[in-house]
Amino acid sequence: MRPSKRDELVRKALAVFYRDGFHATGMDRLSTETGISKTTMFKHFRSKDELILGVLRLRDEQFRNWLFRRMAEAGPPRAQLLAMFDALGEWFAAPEFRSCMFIKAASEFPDSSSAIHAQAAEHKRILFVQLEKIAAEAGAEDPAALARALLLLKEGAIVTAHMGHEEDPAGDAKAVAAGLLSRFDPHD
Amino acid sequence: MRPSKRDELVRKALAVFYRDGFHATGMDRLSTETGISKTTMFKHFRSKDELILGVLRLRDEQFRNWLFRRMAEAGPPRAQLLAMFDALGEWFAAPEFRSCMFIKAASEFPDSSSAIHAQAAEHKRILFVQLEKIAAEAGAEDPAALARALLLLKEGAIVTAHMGHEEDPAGDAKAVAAGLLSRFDPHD
DNA sequence: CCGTTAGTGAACCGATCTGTCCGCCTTGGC
DNA sequence: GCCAAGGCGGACAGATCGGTTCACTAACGG
Repeated sequence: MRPSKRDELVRKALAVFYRDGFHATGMDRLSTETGISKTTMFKHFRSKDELILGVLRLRDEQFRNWLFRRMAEAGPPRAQLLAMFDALGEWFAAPEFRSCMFIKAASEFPDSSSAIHAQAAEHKRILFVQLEKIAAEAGAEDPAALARALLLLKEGAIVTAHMGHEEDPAGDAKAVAAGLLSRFDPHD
Repeated sequence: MRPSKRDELVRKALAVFYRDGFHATGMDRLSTETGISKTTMFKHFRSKDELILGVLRLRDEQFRNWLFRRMAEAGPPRAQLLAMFDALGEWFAAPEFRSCMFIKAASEFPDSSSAIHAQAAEHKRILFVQLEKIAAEAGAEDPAALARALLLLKEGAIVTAHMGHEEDPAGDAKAVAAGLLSRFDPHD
């Protein structure tokens, strides 16, 4: 069965890359840790870079599904926007949390002409589009500006949570976000 | 002389690590790019990790000097806080801008028990302390909370600027910051 | 029963990794 | 003039890097 092994590889590689980093993880170790032979890995992906791209595709899908489902559960658009930070807070509290995979990817492949860097940027762009839509539904005067501000807070909370010392970056970000929302419409 | 070569090494290594990343930069290439022999490098630093720590120490000093000087030039405390984002905006516009060295370090050494990760976190902590002080001078009701919020915006702006698509993350962050400041004291 | 397909394990490739060692050269103080 | 110290190039070590090759097995459809 074709899809099973390939998907299993991507899923397991995602976990290892996320935990240890891209450059720090060699294909040999990836093979032993996933239990999938190197031959098979290179049959499904021509190179390590392509495997990384595959991993990022999966992560993009996973993360967006997770985040927007969490937000949707919150009900009305305004509450959805704030719920993003509650979801982030839960993520940060998980023991395996190690920052955002796309920030890590952009850090390790800093040249913006790199396909990996570009794909990480694309993930952020998609998030923006979906956030902007919700901001518009929430009645924001300038949905794009609001979405940009919320994303700034999200990225800031993620790196702050990863770099340690603060207690509740998600809560801090949520407080600032609440201030932004109260501006254009203090009620409901 | 003793200090010259060592300092020169750290200075040049900083540039290469910042441009290409830590794991992606080997000691051999570092030697050829800096023009300093490997023998000398390993005489001054027992290992690559120690060199990286030395580089981070320099970067911490450089960055704080630069940022707080820029802020001090802005005059009163409130203006200083906003001036941080102007300084960031200039940094982002520089062609060699490649995100924050400490975010990159934390990304590449994600284990928080790593000395490198810890040192990166320490930089952020020092920034917080200095920002909190200025926030208090500015008359903030809760200087710590304001400093945390401003730092969220700063980190968010940095990663957003690095990952690309937005036009003016520093300006966006500044607008949000201005909103925060106008809250506890709308004038001056 | 045969051929294809997916997967395995292990050996192998050349390059690069961090780190060491040695012998030579230069410089400055005595 | 001499000698120690600092720096040098370059070879070397053993491990690991990304990636390939080969011979083999297990499962499947005709």
